[in-house]
Amino acid sequence: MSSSRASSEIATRTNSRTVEKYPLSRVGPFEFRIERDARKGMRAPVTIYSNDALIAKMQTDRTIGQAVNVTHLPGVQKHVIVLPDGHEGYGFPIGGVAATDFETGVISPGGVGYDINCGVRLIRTHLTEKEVRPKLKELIHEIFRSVPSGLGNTGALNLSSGQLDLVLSEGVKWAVDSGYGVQKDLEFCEENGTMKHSDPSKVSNEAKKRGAVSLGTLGSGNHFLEIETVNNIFDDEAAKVFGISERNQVCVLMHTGSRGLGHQVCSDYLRIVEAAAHIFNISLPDRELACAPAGSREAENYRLAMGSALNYAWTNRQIITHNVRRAFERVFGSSFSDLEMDLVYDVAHNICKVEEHSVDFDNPAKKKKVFVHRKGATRAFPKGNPAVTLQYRNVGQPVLIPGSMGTASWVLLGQEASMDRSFGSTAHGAGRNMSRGAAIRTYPYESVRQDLQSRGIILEAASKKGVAEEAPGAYKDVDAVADVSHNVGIATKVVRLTPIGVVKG
DNA sequence: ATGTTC
Repeated sequence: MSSSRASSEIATRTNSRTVEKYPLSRVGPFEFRIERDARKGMRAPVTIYSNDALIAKMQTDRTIGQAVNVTHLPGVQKHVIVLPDGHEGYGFPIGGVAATDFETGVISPGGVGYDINCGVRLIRTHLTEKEVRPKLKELIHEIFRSVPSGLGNTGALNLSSGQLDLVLSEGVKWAVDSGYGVQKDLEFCEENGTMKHSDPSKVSNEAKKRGAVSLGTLGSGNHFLEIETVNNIFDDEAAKVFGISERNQVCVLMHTGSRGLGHQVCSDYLRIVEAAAHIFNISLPDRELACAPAGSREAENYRLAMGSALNYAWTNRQIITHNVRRAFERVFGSSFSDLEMDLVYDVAHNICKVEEHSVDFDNPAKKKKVFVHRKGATRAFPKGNPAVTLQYRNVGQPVLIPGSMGTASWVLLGQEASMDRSFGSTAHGAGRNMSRGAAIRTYPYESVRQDLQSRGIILEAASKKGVAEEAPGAYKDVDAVADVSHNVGIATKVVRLTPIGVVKG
């Protein structure tokens, strides 16, 4: 295989307004690298998995510059990774992975982001598109009514502080014990829906206040709930294990996170970590990378509060699942178990976890404990991994990649290559290619609605502005993102889904 | 992403 090392200088803006140039090499058909330059403070190289079109887009903003900045973190391991959907974020790029040493590294709230455990859940049904079409409008309306959506929404549940603390420590287990689901739902969530390393007492009262009234709500921005049909199956065996057996089978896909609670946890701990920065004496090129050393009180408290926000987000998706199942029951007149509305999987996209990984390019067998920061990245563990639920252990972990509103979404399959090449991770979505403001100017609400309608997609939305901001044209091509993951071999194609109904915040 | 500017 020819892996030309043709080097090109790319310009990337940094926070300091100077234009930095990074020597970018192509090291494979879908792999690029910026070698470590210790004189500039880099402690590791950057690896970018991308095709030519997607990396060209990354070069027009701060994505790659931010990834280079992340290589300055103390204890950063092996390489900082940018996935094909990479774009600018707070300090760290979104669509990125960074692993830091468990003992000598740092933990950074910006490496997880504001929407802690923003993630995706896929539910299957035994219904086909033909059966759902006649009732689609009613179904979408029924879901829209029973799952509050939009900015600042409340009203699904109103928790006492005791109940909220149980949500924050037990996650989905609390929901199932409280009647919002069935026992086997737990088996199809990452971490079984409960991050044990959590402590509600490390979550501020302000965050709890926001969380108590928002559980079971969808939110806004790129969060959505869609009725999908199976458009194509690429891996019959894996699809079958995931409960997907035929084209036009109907599924439900939801994309939401920890709402105002997670946002507040991130804000609180960014402030705490920044205020303590002088104590840690860590020099970084961007204050948004604010971090605390492993084992410090600040890092430990953040991890425990983040764990609570993870539990909140998983529970949020469980409560929404309960209400979606109820909506289906009302519309189709049979129980959700008769409709076979089983959870396919629930996976986090914004998370920091302790995992064991190979950290040496030359010695893949040697592993050590690291803090894996996945920010806009999906875990993609292969078959045989003990973290993969028993039901899927012989095939591998389902990877859920939502597209933008009205476009395809993907189910991929975690592969062994991800462990060596991307700390067991792959891409998480389409990624914006246009600012919200530009999207509003380019795609008025009415044109987006009509475009969806002409393609047979029913839409109900809390906000017209939100629909314009999330217009399909404002996003990158999710099929290209899935292609890169597949071709690199870190997670391979199983099922392509296309929407027939959309509920938007 | 977000009680969309503490």
